[in-house]
Parts: sequence; C-alpha cells; structure tokens
Amino acid sequence: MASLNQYSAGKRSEALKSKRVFLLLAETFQALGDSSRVQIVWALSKGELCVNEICDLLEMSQPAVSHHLRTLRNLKLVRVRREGRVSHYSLDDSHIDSLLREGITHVEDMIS
Amino acid sequence: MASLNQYSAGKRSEALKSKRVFLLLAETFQALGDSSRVQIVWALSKGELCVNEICDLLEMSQPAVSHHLRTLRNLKLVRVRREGRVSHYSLDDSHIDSLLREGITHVEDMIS
DNA sequence: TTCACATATAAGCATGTATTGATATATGCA
DNA sequence: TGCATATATCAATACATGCTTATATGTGAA
Repeated sequence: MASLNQYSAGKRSEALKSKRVFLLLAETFQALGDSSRVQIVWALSKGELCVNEICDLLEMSQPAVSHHLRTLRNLKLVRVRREGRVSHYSLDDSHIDSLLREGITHVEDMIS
Repeated sequence: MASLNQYSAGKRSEALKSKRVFLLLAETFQALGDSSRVQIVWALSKGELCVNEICDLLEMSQPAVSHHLRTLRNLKLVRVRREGRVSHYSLDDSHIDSLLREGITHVEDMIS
C-alpha cells in the first residue's frame, strides 16, 4: 500500500499503523453492521443487561445472542461482569455510545 | 418487537420508526464494515477523488472500486459529481467524517 | 460515425456469516 | 453428590458478500 503513504504523514511506520487501524476499523463497523447486534448495543446504551434479558428484548434464541455478544466482546464494544451464574453486559467505553449516536443522526437525516 | 417499546418513548409509531432506523443503521455500519470501503471513505475525507484515483490509491480493480462506490452511494455515504467522462466522489455529509473519526478514536484506544 | 477513455453493471466463483439445534461448561442450591 | 439454571460453544445449513472477467453505457475527440 505504498500509494497510501501520502495520507500517513510520510513515515512507513505510520503507513503500517494506518493499515492495521483500517482493518480493525472495518471489523468494528462490521460488528455494528448487523441489525441484531446494533439493537443489542443500543439496548446496552440504556444500561447493563444480562443475556437472558437481551434474548427477551430482541426475541432471539440464547445461542444466537451469545454468539453476537461474543462478536461484540472480541472487538471490545461490550464487556462482561460475571455475578454468579449471570453475565451482565454493558458498553465497553463511551466511544461506542458516541458512534451509535453519530450513526443514528446520519440515518435520521437520511430519512427526513 | 413489542418488547422494545419501552425504549421508544412509548408510542407505537416511534417503535416502528426505531425498527426502520435500526435496519438502516445496520446497513450503514455494514457499508463501512469493509476494509476497502472504509479506506475509500477515509481517502475521500481528505478531499474529492475520481474513480481512477481511488483505484490507484487502493491498488484495486476499477470494477471492484465502482462496486464499492455504489454500495456507499446507496447509503448516502458518498455522492457523485459528474464532469464529462469523469465521476468525482466526495463524502455526502459531515456526519460521515464524524463517524469515521469516532471509529478511529475507538480503535486507537483499543490498540494502545 | 468511429474510436478511445472513464465508469458502470452482470454473471460466476469463492469465502464469510447468521441462525438453528444439540451439547458443553459452570454456578447455585438441595 | 445430583439437579436446575445461565451461558457458552459446536456443527451444519442457508444466505450474503467481495472480487474477477467480460460486457455495457456514456462522453469527448477525430
């Protein structure tokens, strides 16, 4: 990707870093690029929830929810707090909420 | 999705609107959830580019780039300005840039 | 009109991903 | 220990997506 150097402050290390950033960035957006997962994230932006509650909210099977939570966890979009048998999920950091809000703003502008 | 009503200000119309928003939101994030497309968007955040220039920058075939641009266009992430035979692409609105920056911030926090 | 160039679209293959159903782990309680 | 609950993982199927090759559209120039 030498042709991208002009965008990466000219340094090779910066170019490589950018490449890695792009890959992670794409994975992050992809994790949010699913109707089920984006609803999970949105629900979690209102507060902590356990797996069972998410299943009920989204009317989805437990394995499917666990699978999605794993995807979100892998990208550090959500985090778990285990309490006995119950796993409580919440957003991992404040950027996630900002990201969601920016996205909603764009989509709502798009609709109206 | 009646179980989601508590999140939509109690009104049925709001619940339906939210459902539509979620679908569009997921599609939008999905459009950004590809390494090639997110690089295109990032490149366009630096300024307008024609298809040919994007092909060179990303070292991708012209049909592949056109295909991605179509995806981005459909979700109003980029827009075209035709000038003779040349199509000039740019970001459609300022939210796109904000979205990208929020994403990069999250990913860079994640790495460090 | 005819040619060349810039971009767009189509068909096909290869890979990736979401969902389901079954099963595994792990905790709490009797 | 034995059982029920909460969550995680696995295997298989079905569907979606990216890239390539080939072709089409559309514009400008000769």
